[in-house]
Amino acid sequence: MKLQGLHGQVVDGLGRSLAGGELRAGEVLRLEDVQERFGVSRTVAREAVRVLESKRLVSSRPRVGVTVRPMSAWNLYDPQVIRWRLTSPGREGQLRELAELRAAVEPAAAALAAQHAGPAVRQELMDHARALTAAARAGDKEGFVSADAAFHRVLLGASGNGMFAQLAEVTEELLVARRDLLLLPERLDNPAVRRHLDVAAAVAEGRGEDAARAAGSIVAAARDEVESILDGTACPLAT
Amino acid sequence: MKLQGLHGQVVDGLGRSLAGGELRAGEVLRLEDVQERFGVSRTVAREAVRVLESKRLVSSRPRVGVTVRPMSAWNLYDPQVIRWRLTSPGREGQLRELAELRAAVEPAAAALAAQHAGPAVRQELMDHARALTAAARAGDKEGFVSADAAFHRVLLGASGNGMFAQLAEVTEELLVARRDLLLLPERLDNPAVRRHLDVAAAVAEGRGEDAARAAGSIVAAARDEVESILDGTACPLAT
DNA sequence: TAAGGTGATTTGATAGTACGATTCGGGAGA
DNA sequence: TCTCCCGAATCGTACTATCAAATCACCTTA
Repeated sequence: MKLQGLHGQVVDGLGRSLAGGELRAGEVLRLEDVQERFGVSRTVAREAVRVLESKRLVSSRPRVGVTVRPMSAWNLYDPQVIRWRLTSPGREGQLRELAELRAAVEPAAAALAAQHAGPAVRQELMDHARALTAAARAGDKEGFVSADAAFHRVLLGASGNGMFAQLAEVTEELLVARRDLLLLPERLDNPAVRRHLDVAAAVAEGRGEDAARAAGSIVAAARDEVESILDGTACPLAT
Repeated sequence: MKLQGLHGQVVDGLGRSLAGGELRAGEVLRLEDVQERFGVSRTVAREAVRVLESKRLVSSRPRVGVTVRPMSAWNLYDPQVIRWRLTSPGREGQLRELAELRAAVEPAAAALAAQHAGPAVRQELMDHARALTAAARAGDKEGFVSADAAFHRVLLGASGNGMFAQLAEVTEELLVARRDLLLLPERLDNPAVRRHLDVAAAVAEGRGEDAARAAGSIVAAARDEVESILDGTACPLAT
């Protein structure tokens, strides 16, 4: 990610410290501290604080300084915040939450897609599903991940719900995190993969209920996989 | 909502213009335009643009100015963005999307709450459900809405998922919007209300599946109600 | 001891200036 | 006539200096 401008670097640096717990809730820091820590002018420090304030990570008040807000107040859906949490000690919790969110949303998105998707989108969905299964059979990890990401991006976008569609970005980060975490199983070809074809077919034929059910089994499996890894129970994708 | 600072007013003013479609995607405006439009200094205008940029509503580049990004790029989960969309011509679309999101998430939250909720929370949930049904029977609209909001806030918070919990804020706005939209039906006492007791009971007894099912029927009804109103089909809460 | 005021500290806001990057247009060469 | 390169205009970027406003802590006073 290309950090634009000097203030972007300050935002990123502070954001990481916040997400990493280095700066805990309730702590206050003066604008001057920010200036010194990053070697920037007051203007840049102020802009950085403004941005962090808009993400609800901090609140700035005269005479008291910049106080860190509790994590429950943060804009947890902000992609940048998600990224910070994903590269911090709280990484596991963020992964679990994302997996749960995805498990909740994607079945609904699939059902909506079955209602609203146009012919081109239905075709595209089917193509991605086929590419996915082909990559799985061939053991092509790179192609697998990209086809998986593309499939879910199209599916979420086809829901006609902008908020659903926007989850594609974080879903992709979940997928790459999963890849990095377990280096992908040797056997890519598992039941969950074939479900993608079921989803594509159900969407193509307008069967919303079936699309939701098939999508549900995919994301539930992914969620359970993430949870089992985080619990150290190992044996991902066993079922 | 208390707009803090001069720059906050500029952010809000620009945000409304953007959400309202007054400034369309691709349009560019110079920093100087912002200064003149709101009668503020360069610094304030810059801070406002920075905040809008962090919400992904605009992107600022040298030599070209501040360009409006397409709505699909915006941080649609930012509470402020939601509020702007909720007070703009696109209001109906935002309401529909929120209702769909809620319908997807709350069953999952209920299931998680059944697993994780402590005794105090289970009691609190039951209390709110009882207050809700009492208010419904008494025809107390104010008490009804506040009990409803409190119930869903506790439920989402009890899921142990911070991202779910954060949807409580927007859910409440959905509830008040619904109230304003149809002035609440005369008969508050309907099947969906009684389901709240089912949810509370299922959570209290750790029956995740049942909790999800009961919560699902509540939010599905609410979603269909919103959709029927927006389609002009009238007759809300009929079923 | 309690209430009120006053001062010091920190953010809020503005003005002015220098710098850098990017785009547009003109001119030279093929 | 077309292409490529270079310069200039333009706009955002960044810094400094300065004043205003708000708030908390301390001190005075009843």
